[in-house]
Amino acid sequence: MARRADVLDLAVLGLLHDSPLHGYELRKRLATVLGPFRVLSYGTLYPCLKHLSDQGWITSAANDTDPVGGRRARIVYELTAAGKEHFDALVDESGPTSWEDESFGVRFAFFARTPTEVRLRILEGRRSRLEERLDSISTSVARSRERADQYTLELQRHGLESAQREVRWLNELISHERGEQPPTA
Amino acid sequence: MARRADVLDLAVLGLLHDSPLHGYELRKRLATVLGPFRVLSYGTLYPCLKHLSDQGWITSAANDTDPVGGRRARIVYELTAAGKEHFDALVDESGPTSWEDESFGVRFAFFARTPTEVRLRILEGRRSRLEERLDSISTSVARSRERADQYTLELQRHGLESAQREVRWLNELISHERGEQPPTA
DNA sequence: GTTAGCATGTAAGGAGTTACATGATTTT
DNA sequence: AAAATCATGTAACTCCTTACATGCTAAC
Repeated sequence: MARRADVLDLAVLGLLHDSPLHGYELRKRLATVLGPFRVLSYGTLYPCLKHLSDQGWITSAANDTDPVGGRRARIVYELTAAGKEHFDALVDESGPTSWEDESFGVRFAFFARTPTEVRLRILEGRRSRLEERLDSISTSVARSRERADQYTLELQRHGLESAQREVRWLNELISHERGEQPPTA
Repeated sequence: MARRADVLDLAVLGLLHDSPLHGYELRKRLATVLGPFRVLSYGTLYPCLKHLSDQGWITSAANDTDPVGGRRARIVYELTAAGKEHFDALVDESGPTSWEDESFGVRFAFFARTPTEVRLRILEGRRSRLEERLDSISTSVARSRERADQYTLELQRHGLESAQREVRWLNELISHERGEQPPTA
């Protein structure tokens, strides 16, 4: 229980690892990590920061010594030693949740601070996940050939191609991680 | 209020448009329409069917005349006249929600029953949406060039490329809809 | 004999959104 | 003068998942 969004925790702790930040700026940077799609609302961000504070992973300090221009005083959040430990523990995990759509991007964004074996496990897990998807698309194409119209087929074709492209991308990354420098690197 | 998942309603009504189905089979076919990722749980599907029934858009009938093999009697859902009207009304809409990630695939899956002008509006809306995304990625790349490591840059590069590919795909589809047969069609 | 597939549902809870509340400053 | 950006937060609500409850048949 009390699982919350581990992915979001990871993203926030990871960003604060570089430098202390206030909520508003944090949200903008989260867009880079979570993908420019899923832009987080404050209704998610602030409760999350409160949670991280309660766990002792970050500290919050009202920065009223520097109210720039006359703007509202910002609350700056900073990673604690316990927070760094927790971040390292999260980064070391490579369970099945690491390679799902929602978390893979975040895990990848912090690869620079992830051990090589963990990186490889995540990349390979992601690749298997996509291969399962390729299988299930092929099966469903075969099953529904008569029923499906041109648009449905086109959608499936496009989905298949996108997944295949991502597999090729992962293959290159995996070769690269193993030190087998591919010609395109 | 009472918005519920309009997208899910559309998907279910659209599938029942072809033929009456029972819940279990419906769920499998939804995987084709919603994408093989997001496989719906029964905890979402059955309440949704109940909702559609309450609105008078579908009827449910216990099919105990045909308990195949001795299997549990299936409950077969069928579209009503009101349901067909509601489906047509949903399909005629081309608001900003049509081209978001969660709904675009479903809207596209029913393009065969969508008027040409609506199809074009949705495809063009989707394209603008992706172009906004391309802009926001470029901006964030520019802003974070120094801060970002190789992995973050690689993630952004891959995101950019995927979005560009989808734009090209949309361009082809739009030309095709306009009757300007592209050489690759 | 046990796993997988067929088949329908409910209850509790988690994750996140939207709308609200508030107000200053900078750009158009 | 209006709109956008900066800045923090809460309350209500929605959508969806997980786990539970039940039981039969076919394949391995």
